[in-house]
Amino acid sequence: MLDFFLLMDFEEMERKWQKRWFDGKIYEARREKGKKFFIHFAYPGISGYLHVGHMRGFTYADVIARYMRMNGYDVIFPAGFHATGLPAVSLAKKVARNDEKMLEYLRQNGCPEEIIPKLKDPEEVVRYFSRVYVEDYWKKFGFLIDYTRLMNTISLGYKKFIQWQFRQLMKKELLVQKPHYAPYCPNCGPVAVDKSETDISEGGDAEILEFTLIKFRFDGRILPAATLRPETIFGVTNMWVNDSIEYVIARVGDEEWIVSEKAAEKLRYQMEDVEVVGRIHGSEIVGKKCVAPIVNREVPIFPAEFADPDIATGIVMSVPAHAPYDYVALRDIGMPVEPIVIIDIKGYEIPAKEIVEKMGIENQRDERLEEATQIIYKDEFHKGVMNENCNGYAGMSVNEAKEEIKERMFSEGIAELMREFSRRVICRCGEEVVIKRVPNQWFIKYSDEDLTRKSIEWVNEMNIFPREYKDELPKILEWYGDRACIRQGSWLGTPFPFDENWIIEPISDSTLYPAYYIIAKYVNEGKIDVEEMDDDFFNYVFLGEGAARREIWERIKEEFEYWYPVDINLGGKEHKTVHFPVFIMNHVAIMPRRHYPRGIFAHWWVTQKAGMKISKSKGGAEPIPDAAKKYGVDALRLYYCHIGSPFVDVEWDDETVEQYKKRIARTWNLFQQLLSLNGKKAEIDEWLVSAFNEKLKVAREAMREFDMRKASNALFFEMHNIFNWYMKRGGGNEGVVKDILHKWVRAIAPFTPHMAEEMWENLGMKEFVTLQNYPEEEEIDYGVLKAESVLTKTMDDIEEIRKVTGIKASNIYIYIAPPWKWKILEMALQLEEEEGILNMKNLMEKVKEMDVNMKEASQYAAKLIQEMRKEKFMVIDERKYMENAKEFMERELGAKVHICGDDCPDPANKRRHAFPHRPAIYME
RNA sequence: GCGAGGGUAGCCAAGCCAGGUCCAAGGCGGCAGACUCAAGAUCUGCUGGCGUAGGCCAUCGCCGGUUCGAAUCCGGCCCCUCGCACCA
Repeated sequence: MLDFFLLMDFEEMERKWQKRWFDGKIYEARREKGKKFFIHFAYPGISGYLHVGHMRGFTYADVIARYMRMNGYDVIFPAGFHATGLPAVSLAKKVARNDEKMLEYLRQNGCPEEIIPKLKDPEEVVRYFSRVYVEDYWKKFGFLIDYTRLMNTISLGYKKFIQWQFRQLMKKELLVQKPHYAPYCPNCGPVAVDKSETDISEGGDAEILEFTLIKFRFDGRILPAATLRPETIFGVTNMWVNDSIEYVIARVGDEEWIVSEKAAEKLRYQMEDVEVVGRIHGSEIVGKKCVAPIVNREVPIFPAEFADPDIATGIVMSVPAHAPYDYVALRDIGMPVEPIVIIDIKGYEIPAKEIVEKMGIENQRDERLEEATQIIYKDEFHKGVMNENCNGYAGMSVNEAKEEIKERMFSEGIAELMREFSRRVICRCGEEVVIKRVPNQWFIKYSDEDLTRKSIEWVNEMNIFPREYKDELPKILEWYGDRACIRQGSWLGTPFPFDENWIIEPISDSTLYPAYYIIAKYVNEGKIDVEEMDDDFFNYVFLGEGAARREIWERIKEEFEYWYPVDINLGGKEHKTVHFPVFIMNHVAIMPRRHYPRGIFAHWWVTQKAGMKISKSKGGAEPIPDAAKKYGVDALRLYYCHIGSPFVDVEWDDETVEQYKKRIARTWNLFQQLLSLNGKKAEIDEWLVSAFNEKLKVAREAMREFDMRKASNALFFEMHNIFNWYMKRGGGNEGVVKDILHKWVRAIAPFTPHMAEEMWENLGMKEFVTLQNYPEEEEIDYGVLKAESVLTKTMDDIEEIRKVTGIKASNIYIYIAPPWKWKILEMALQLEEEEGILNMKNLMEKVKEMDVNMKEASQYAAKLIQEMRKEKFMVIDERKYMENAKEFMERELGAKVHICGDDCPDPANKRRHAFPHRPAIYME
């Protein structure tokens, strides 16, 4: 075991300091300094236990909050819980039906047996996990979150707030109604189709495709051919109907359509007025003819097995020149018609034919047809041009023609739109999910031009990390369309104020919420009655409209004015295209300009290999409190800060985290070692002071952009080397070291606060280091830093020579550059600084005035000018510095060292090579 | 498709925006040594090639360009990853 773990029980240390911080309530946001900083993270959804990956972002927020607190800001760092929507409900449902996996999961994560039955109730789920997040995660990690402001999105006060927000949106005409097409289970109602498959048992990755149903005329009825490529109507040669199934005749408006039975079902959900009036077998249709619109061509109807009754209408038009399926199916029945080519594209004559032959596809059951279709579709869409067979569209690119033809067909009534999943989606109840038309769906009008423009302009004023995201955001805001903001079903959330049967969906109820943290404190403390929080209240507090009905309103408003706007909203990269844009837009839409958010910080994830989720086999899957126990909180905090840029995904790896645990131990040991020094003043002290301040400067500059990686690297890793070198050089000045430790401990406090507090106490300090001012760097003597680096470089060179030659030297001569070389350097530096130009001409003009060997001097000057382009030169007393370090060098090199001007022997004629910052060396 | 990010030595990973101090930080792994009965941990040194004087050569996905000078800037190409809306 490491000394550290024998001497220090870090778990005990964490508990000790956390208790003191929390007892001292130092986390509470107070208005004292006149300068404020508002940071929060995108609150987590209540979806169960979190894993070590989630702690990355939370840790960043705490480090930044602590850093800003030490830099003279009143910091408000609130947090809450996103309880709205499905996750909590879904968890409760699983518990209710005694889902084995769920029970197992709860037990493994340490859920007490007596709690489990209670979790059948979604509200209990919210209550329980809120507590877990606070007690087992945030407090365990020492986060100085303002715990007096905790809130969740299903509390009464919050709901009032959201209703106010929606009335504001309505007032500003940003709520609009229009038809919407959404996933729907005939048994369970609206469901969410997403990859986590909360509501569904299959098909979470399904996309909604938009098929164009082109109406072919057939015996006074309609054969609606479903296609994703309406532009290929010009190349239609025949129809495909499955002759082994029965179709239905459906009355649609005043038309009669022939579609598969299933299609009729689906269409009923998407269109008004659809009714099955008869049946017709596929074999009764096959062999007849129908008429294609647009081209007004009569085409035969052939049988095809791939005409799947489960996909769209079950009726397919055939474009054999451009659709591999069609080509192969025709070939299977002996090519009764010839393909018509309608798209010109480089590298192909008849695209479908060629790819099918190239891939050696044998018949219409070949699975590779899907791949062939993809290839042709992509190529044609991007590179294809409509040819002379396309009346009126010739010369147009395929992607343009597609849109125009589609629009024309819809407007002329010869086509309809049908939405269909790209794959089967099955509800938890076992029923197949369909797409249902919601005729009067409410949307938030994010497409609003004025709102979009103002939001984009505002982004320009914001501090956004990473920088790349700042450039990306305007494009996202531009792209962001209207969002369906309410839905029906059994989920948690706020009733829509204009129709209380609907619930506001989870993205839309989490946009202005940082503002509510200000109010949450007063609600939590019972200082305001939720009932009195009506529109007048919110208008007064947030918008400054109207008057306060009670004195407490004034206090709340005052506080809101002090803390708002948000300085940093921190969240994972998953928020880049959804949450952050609406966070900005809702503030712009509703709040006065001075309350628009000032900054966003988007961090990337902790993953397993290749972006996989954290898994048991690869580590990181243990409950967070177990990980905290295993590695120590400060080690984990340092790990998150230092493992990589915040803007790349990092792979969790037990062994790597273990290294950070060791790093904490080493840092602690080093501190103890430094603390025990009781030496006297020495030459190297000056170097230590400058080297320390230089790294401190690096850290402070990095933190200006919240670059925690760079800062922690300087403070923990580079600083470690500096202290080690100082001691190796014989340094041990108690006064200087103590002074520096006072600064260093403060500097590392935001990152590893528990260890820092312990160190601070060891230094004999009484107050919390957490509440101290962050140290500022003092003057840095670059000459000393340079001199020391010349020394180490010289020693490296000696080592190198020794290695190459194999000489075991007993005498080492170090020749410092002679005074005239330093004089010329001084002149060169002066020219550079005063005239901004340094070249042979102006330098030699000055050199001429000197009494030196002109040939030697000009050679030297030429080389000097060259070298000065690469390295920073300065005039320093190298000889004196080396003399002072002579004993050290002798000890290290195990040989007698002679520091020479022109006063020692020079048998190998090395002295002439001596250069500033690069003494000549001779060994014997 | 739309949008974004990335390819650096045996592996992980900094550096790139602000070109020179990059023969590329740090870590892991490997080798050697110290300590130890031993193992582990810890500490020290080495870890692209060549080299009997601090040097030379090679390397930052590939090709080209700009520059006195390119991992870094510009252009083209190849490959990988991620997000894309009712999911938080």
